[in-house]
Amino acid sequence: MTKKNITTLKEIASELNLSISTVSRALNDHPDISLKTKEKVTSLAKNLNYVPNLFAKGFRAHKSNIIGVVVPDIAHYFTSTLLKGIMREAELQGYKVIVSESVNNEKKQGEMLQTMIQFGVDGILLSLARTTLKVDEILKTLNHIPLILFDKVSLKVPCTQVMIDDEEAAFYAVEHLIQTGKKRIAIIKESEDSYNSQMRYRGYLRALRSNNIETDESIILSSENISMQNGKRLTNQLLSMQNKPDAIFAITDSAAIGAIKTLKKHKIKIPQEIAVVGFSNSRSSIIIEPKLTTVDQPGNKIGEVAVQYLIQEMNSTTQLEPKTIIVKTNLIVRDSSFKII
Amino acid sequence: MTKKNITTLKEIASELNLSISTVSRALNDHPDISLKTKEKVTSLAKNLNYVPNLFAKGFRAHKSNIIGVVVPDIAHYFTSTLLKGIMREAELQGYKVIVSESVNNEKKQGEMLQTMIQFGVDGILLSLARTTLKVDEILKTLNHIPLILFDKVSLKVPCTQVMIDDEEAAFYAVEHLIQTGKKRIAIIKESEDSYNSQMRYRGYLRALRSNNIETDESIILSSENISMQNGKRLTNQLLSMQNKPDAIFAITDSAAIGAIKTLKKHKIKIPQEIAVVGFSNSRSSIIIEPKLTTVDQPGNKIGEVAVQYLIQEMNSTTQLEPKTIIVKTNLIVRDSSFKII
DNA sequence: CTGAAAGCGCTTACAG
DNA sequence: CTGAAAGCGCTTACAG
Repeated sequence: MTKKNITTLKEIASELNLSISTVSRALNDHPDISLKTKEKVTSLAKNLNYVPNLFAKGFRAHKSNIIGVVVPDIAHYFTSTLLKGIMREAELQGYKVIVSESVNNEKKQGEMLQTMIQFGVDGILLSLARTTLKVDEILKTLNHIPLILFDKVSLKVPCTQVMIDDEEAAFYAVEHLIQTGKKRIAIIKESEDSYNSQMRYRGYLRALRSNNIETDESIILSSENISMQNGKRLTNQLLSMQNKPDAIFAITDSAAIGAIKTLKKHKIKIPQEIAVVGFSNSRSSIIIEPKLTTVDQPGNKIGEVAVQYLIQEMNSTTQLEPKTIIVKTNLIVRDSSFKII
Repeated sequence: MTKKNITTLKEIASELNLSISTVSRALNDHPDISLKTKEKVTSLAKNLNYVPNLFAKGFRAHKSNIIGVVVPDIAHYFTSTLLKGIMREAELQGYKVIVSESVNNEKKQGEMLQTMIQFGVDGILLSLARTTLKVDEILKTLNHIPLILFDKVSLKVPCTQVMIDDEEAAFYAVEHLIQTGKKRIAIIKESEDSYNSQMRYRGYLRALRSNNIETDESIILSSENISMQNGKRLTNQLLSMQNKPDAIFAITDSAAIGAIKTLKKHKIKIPQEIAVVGFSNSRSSIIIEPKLTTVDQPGNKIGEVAVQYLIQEMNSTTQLEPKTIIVKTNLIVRDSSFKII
């Protein structure tokens, strides 16, 4: 079943014995056209359920009114908040959104960018796959159409980037632990070369340094993907140590929740013996008990802002200077760490 | 910054002193074209980074290779599994996916369908907004292009529908509770006229009936949206009764988790005193302790199958008979109910 | 105030 | 084996 019954300008024109040009102008409320004609045309258009073929329109104007979005993994709560923000803002501005998943695969990510161009999107919003090492495909895309990096970004790509200040957010999270009396703070981070993980680690280090706490390599743990599973595994590792930590900062909520589950299993009091702080403010962070202290990253906002800057670049006639836009985060203190009074 | 540096057939043609037609045919490996020409063309195309403009291609063929998807709320774990399945299958078949959110608003949903048509999608996958009462906009869309309902469906729309058997899934969930010795089973359902909720309620009733358990109106509770909040509220209501239930079947995981939290607060033993069963197998169902017994609905599968049937309809020259496709669910027994040995 | 014509990038029946 | 021409649905400079 192909598309059918779709009214075109041609039909309206022949029905009314007018030219296609006139019908087009009438529908677009062009000043040249007489009121009478306009009325005739619009009323018939309504009757025939005419909707302009944006496809044809865009084809002529070299514009699709479609924004392409590439994310590593859609089935991630935080990703869906990003998409929500993107879609809402895009809609406000009259754009549709094509979504693709790179499934955290660099090669796939390149292909996605390629097809986005083929599909004629007007601009691309990209959140990098975890494994992105080579960026030439991205640079090539950047030559063709506006592209903005959001959330998972990289300094290797000279384009506008919308993100949170991971370093600062992590700094405050760890600072919070220190202020509640914790002195031996473990971190669970990513072993791979992810920008976000690196920055969070840097924030951790800075917080320790600025409070004159020595870093201890033995409680700086990494895993390739920071899942609940690995959170559990690494926490078990921490608990097997002589000199246990009195707090754990996990750079994802999943790992933090894994940590909490393991601590509970070992009947360790949270936060008295060991406090836990996560990152993301996922849905699950209020399901786990004790509820998780975590960094809230406003996904909606990031998505929204990314769309705004992208459209700005799309509308600009000149190449704009790349900008770095930081969206504010917020530490939400819950029961897995002490409150400061 | 508009699109630029995009190579077209025209450029390749003039560079090679060939006609556009020949270049087009060479690139499409048409048998008429000599090997020599083909080689010349493809190698230059590669050098110039030529990618076909699918937009123009589709425009000519009245085909966009885009599937439109409308969902009530993207920031829902289950929804994102649906989308994952849809995107994966669509990609395999060479389609892109445009996603829109109706934010559970009937009017918005109508508008989304409208713009989907304007954007020239080849087919639409629709999961209904909770409040969908009038379906004329949908019927109108159905006149124009293939449309399939998935997940949140309605019998009022005469089209192919892909879903789980809510009635049966609920039946087995309640049956499971009965088999573990529970006799007074409360249900937390939706008050609004949602197809899914109705069916799950029906399964609940059938399970009781087939086990000769009388229904008791006082433990059949409804709320407009079945959130964790409302799960808590309604569970408190149950606990205030003289004759408390010995199990709660909540038609969403959120409500079930709210129930568990409330029961724990009141130090009620789960599942000994009151067992809980949810619906969806959300991420959170394994975060909460005790882990939640719940119905697993394979979102990926539903999305995948929906795409397959949609493409089938898109490719068919005749109007196909509407089908109803049931995707199997699976009760996952965890710690919030007894295991049967 | 209205129309004929060109053109967006591509494919394909028709000629040669 | 290759090319000229038409056409997909629309807009818009150019005529009248």
